[in-house]
Amino acid sequence: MNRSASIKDVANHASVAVGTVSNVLNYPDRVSQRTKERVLRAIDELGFVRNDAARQLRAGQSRTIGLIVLDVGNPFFTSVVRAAEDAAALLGSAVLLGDSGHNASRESNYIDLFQEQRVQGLLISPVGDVTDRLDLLRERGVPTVLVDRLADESKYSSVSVDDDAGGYLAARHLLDTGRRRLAFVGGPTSIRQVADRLQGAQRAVKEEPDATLEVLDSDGQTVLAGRSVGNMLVERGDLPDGIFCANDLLALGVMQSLTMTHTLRIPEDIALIGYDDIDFAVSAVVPLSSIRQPTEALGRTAIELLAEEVESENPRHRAVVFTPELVVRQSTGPAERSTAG
Amino acid sequence: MNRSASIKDVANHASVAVGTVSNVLNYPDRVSQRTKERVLRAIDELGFVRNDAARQLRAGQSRTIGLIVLDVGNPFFTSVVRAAEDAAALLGSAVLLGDSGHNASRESNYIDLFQEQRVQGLLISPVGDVTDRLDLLRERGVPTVLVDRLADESKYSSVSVDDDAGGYLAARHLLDTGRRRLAFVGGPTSIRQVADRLQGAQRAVKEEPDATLEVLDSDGQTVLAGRSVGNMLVERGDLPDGIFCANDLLALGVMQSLTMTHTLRIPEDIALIGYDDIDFAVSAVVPLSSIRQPTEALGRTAIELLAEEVESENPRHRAVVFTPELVVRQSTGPAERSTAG
DNA sequence: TCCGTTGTTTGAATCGTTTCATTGTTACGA
DNA sequence: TCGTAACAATGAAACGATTCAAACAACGGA
Repeated sequence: MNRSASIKDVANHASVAVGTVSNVLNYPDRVSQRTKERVLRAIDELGFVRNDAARQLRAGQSRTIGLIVLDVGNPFFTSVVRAAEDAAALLGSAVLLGDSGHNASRESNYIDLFQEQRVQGLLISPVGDVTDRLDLLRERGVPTVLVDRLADESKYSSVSVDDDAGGYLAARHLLDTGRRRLAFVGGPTSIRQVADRLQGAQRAVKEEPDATLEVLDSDGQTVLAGRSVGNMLVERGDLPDGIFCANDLLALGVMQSLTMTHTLRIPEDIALIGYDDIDFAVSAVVPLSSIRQPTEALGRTAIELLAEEVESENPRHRAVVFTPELVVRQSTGPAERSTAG
Repeated sequence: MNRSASIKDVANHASVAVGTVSNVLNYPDRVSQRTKERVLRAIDELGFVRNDAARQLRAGQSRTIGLIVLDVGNPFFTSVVRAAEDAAALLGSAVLLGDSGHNASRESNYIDLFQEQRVQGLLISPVGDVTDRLDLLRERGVPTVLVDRLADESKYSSVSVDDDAGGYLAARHLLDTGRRRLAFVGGPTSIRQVADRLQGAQRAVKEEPDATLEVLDSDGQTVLAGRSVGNMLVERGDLPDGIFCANDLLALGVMQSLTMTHTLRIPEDIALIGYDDIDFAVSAVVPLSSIRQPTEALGRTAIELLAEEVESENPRHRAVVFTPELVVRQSTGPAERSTAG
């Protein structure tokens, strides 16, 4: 019982031709009831399982889609992956997941692997500048959709989120709840996402003549980085009344350092808003307001765009940009009357 | 340029036989320098990429391993996955990842898919009682290793972590730092992991005649559940001096509610220890002591056990049980002298 | 009885690799 | 010059499923 049963074995066991077995599997209507039953019984008795390699070889293409993300541990991508898997399942395709871990060579390995597997197409959240690799793929006829990155529409389709709009939303919300002396806490603005969010925030602040926005650089995008920014603020004294952090982890860190003083209150003295709406946001000491990215829509749309590219011959690419959503929680509740008034 | 180049195209283009091209790819030493160069140039010019389906078909087996986890969003599994991928890469295999999401039918779908793909073997963290499915796989010759579940050694290999030992470690640490009135906070003890951790804790407490252990049930395993347990404790007053939570999220919730009172201090008044050592543990308001599970070792060993099963004919299964590790941070620092003495 | 139609079943050809027995080539010693 | 290694290159067969033209069967109408 070493080699598993093939369609030929089934055919012999049921005393029919191999073509008939294939028809039972793929076009049951073409086969008479009697033989169908016989074949199905044989399949059952032999424990036959289709050999996907043989199917693919014949078909010339697999029923899988490659998806390469920057970090499976990141809830943002986890959510995108799940949505993509569900959407692909509806089309009868499975998703092969690769985690590049921000590493260009791992990314390259996965591209090779997926190409050898003859995936229908590729969804990728690229590490760096892989345009050369991707151009090659395009020549070879492997449709590609960029995820979480805006692409040159003449070359690729893409799905991304409007970070400028997200930044605007966050700052506008702080302004709308009466704050005027705002601060932006973000990692290095060399990160595109951070720069865009800041730009959006600045746009909102310009709308209010009496509002200001101070930019505070953080050393990374972690809770600890946020905490040291918060500590710095507490020590120096001159505090903003609204803080927008480029990511929830930073915001949680800032929250920790501010509340640890036991004299500052959130949101009465300082309002705080983050970005990403991670699971922890809701269970922070003070539930954190945040900007939620439509991850499900991203994943689903990426698959849909890919399906379009697979089907049509003439490649009309589309760059779909989603708008993030404001999630209001306690950390940006109304300011203290005495202070605000 | 629709169909991609095959080995035959390469052979024609380089004016050699197909077998020679194959040798260039698989046994470069068998081919003379001259022809090798010619073939490689042809490969490059045509943009030839091996067709994995054809390779597999010929080989009868794929170079992939199926891995089905309960939840890719869970850091525990994320880490196991990463370790498994790295270990598999060393053996020249790739890992196909499936996320069952605690859903038996998704799990079943993945088992089907992987079987069709003729994976070398399967690593699975089963949803429920899938022994029937797995027995079938075993009959079909698909080696299987259970992950994070102790298996009947006569049937399967498995890798798991000794939760009883983990519970003992945690409680023993609280006792060693002078605490005597302990509490265990855990989800329903119907979860095996929770029950085992509790049992280990009880074992440790029995070693100290003057120590007690109170069991507090929580409504789930989340930060919010932990917070309500904490609130309950604060309200009722009669407080333990050491708390062991069955998971870090619970512990963080308890920590929030205790510190919010602004009268209780961690660790001086109450020591707190969690389980899992998630990333957030280190960046909690008071860095959280925890029990770390050797996730990397789990993933790596699972692959190694699978490799053993793949290679040897006679299936001698092994159940490898790892011992978790105590990670001491500030939340279980020394108790207040006045209180402890 | 024969023909045409409809519905089933057949089996060879095909997909792209790898394998391996065979053939071809070269060089060297006898 | 011949024989024989040693080395290179060849190309048919095999893997297992799908496809499709062709063969076959059954039946009703002429």
